[in-house]
Amino acid sequence: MFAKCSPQLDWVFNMTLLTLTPVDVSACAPDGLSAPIGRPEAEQLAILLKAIADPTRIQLISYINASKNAEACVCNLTQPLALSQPTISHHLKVLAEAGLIEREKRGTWVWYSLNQDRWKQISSLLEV
Amino acid sequence: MFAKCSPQLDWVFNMTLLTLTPVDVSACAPDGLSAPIGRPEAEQLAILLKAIADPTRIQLISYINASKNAEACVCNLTQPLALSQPTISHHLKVLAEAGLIEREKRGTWVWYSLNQDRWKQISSLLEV
DNA sequence: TTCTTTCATAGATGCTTATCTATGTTGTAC
DNA sequence: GTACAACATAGATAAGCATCTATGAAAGAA
Repeated sequence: MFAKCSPQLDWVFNMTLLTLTPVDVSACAPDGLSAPIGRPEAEQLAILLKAIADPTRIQLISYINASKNAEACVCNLTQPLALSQPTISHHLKVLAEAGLIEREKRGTWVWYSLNQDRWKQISSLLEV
Repeated sequence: MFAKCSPQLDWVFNMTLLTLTPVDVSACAPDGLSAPIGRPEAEQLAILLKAIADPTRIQLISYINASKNAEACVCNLTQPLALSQPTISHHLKVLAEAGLIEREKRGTWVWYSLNQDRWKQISSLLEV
């Protein structure tokens, strides 16, 4: 997980992908202790995970990915989730600011799609 | 991600690991649409992710894993995180209730360690 | 132009949660 | 037995957040 001394290149690599400061490997104690994550890195990671850790946003992601061409506009998401349009827009904004979905305006509609690369980063980030 | 029709056995498998109801694959539309995740499943997944999506808990996990034998007692975690003992206990309880860490009382001390299997589940759950 | 539709933003509200102090519980030593 | 140490629990408080209604901005149609 987060910080491992022996096979810990994964951690540094993952942090780099998320543009976080790499763990200081030199801080590893000689008796096998590894370097724990610092507060700024933990806060950045928490912001990212908080964006996903909401049932409505999880459903939004699922609905977008389940839609044709893996994209959906706000009007397509309001009805199945039974929430107001501003609430849906709010959640989509949170996901977009975390880099998890992408926004593209085509005429009157705004289409949202998943950022696959970002998801791969998160998946690898949580690997043990 | 969450629900894919074609190679979607992964999702059902992951959901099963987390003891969530499998996605109803028969609901997949014939034109390529896949079945989006339902509200109960999304809420269960959100509860799990919320347990991780906190900077203090991320640091706790990191510190536990970085400790000798990958275990730590509360008294070892209070000082480096600069938080009160009840606050640390509170966060450890949240992590334990989510199945992310395990608790073992040995004498006066209580030792916490990571549940590696649980972490593997989460990692595979977020795979694209 | 004016009207309609789609989406975003502003502000308010109620619920959740992270933190603290104070206290209780359990185990060890004397 | 008492005293002390480690940890959990209870209750209070303040900050955060998910949701709503109301409104604004932008694009297309008539």
